[in-house]
Amino acid sequence: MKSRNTVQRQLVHETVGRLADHPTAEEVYNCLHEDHPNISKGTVYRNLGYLSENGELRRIAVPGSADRFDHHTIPHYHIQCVCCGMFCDIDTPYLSQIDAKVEQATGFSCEKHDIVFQGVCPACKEKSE
Amino acid sequence: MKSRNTVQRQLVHETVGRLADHPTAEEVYNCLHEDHPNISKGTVYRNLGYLSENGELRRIAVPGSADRFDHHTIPHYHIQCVCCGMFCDIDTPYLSQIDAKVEQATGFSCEKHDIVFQGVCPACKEKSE
DNA sequence: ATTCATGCAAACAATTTGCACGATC
DNA sequence: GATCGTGCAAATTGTTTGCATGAAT
Repeated sequence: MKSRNTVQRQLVHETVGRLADHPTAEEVYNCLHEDHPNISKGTVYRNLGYLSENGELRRIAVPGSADRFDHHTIPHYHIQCVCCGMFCDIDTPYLSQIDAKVEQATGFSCEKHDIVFQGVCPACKEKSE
Repeated sequence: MKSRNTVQRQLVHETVGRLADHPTAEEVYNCLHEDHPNISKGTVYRNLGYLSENGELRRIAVPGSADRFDHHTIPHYHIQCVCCGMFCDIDTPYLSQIDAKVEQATGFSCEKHDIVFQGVCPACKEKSE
């Protein structure tokens, strides 16, 4: 369990922070590839996985499309526009009590949950009229 | 927008009902393929898609694995065991009020949401001790 | 020196699509 | 008989993996 401090790992971490707005693995790779043309896609995936496992990033599973990564690790929810794909944070309190309710109802243990709401963003609502 | 009442479409619908426990497209195909060896996988996918769009089935996007389909269309949540993959319904009230809160917070319109909790099932908890 | 991580390409899983043929309206 | 759906195979997308080489400890 000795983890190494490689240049690539730092770059991946940094890039998710720099891109700020929940990039996909692909987006991280593309951005990184500009300045560091010989970084490999496998390495980007491996490091995104590693960093998420270790709580340095948060993996967001998006229904119907590629996972996204968030450098903001405090629990919060997201919403995505079903028309244009716009993806953003929601400024709403995290429902920490529902994990406990779920544990009671199921007998599972459950420490966290994620919600990606699907809706129509203001811009797309306007367009459709 | 004229939709046709094909044998295959009915079979797909029926099979999701018969398999009851949230089958994946693959599972629906396998089951269906036994009695109807010349149904195609593309058709299964197309019909699962069609039926979900039209509210006759519910598509459940499962983080990290294939989508599942539920013939039980009343909103409810699901939980999956991160060890063994066991997937089941949760008997907990649906939080219908949070869509409204999200609409307020974001300006999006949002009529529904889905949650797949991730946890450790009782059997796996025991095994790990 | 050891061992863990990288780069590359190939493998993979889930799903979608193009197209000629067949079924339904 | 018009058109929508099917079967099949090939294409796509997102992601993982095997392996020889290279870097960090």
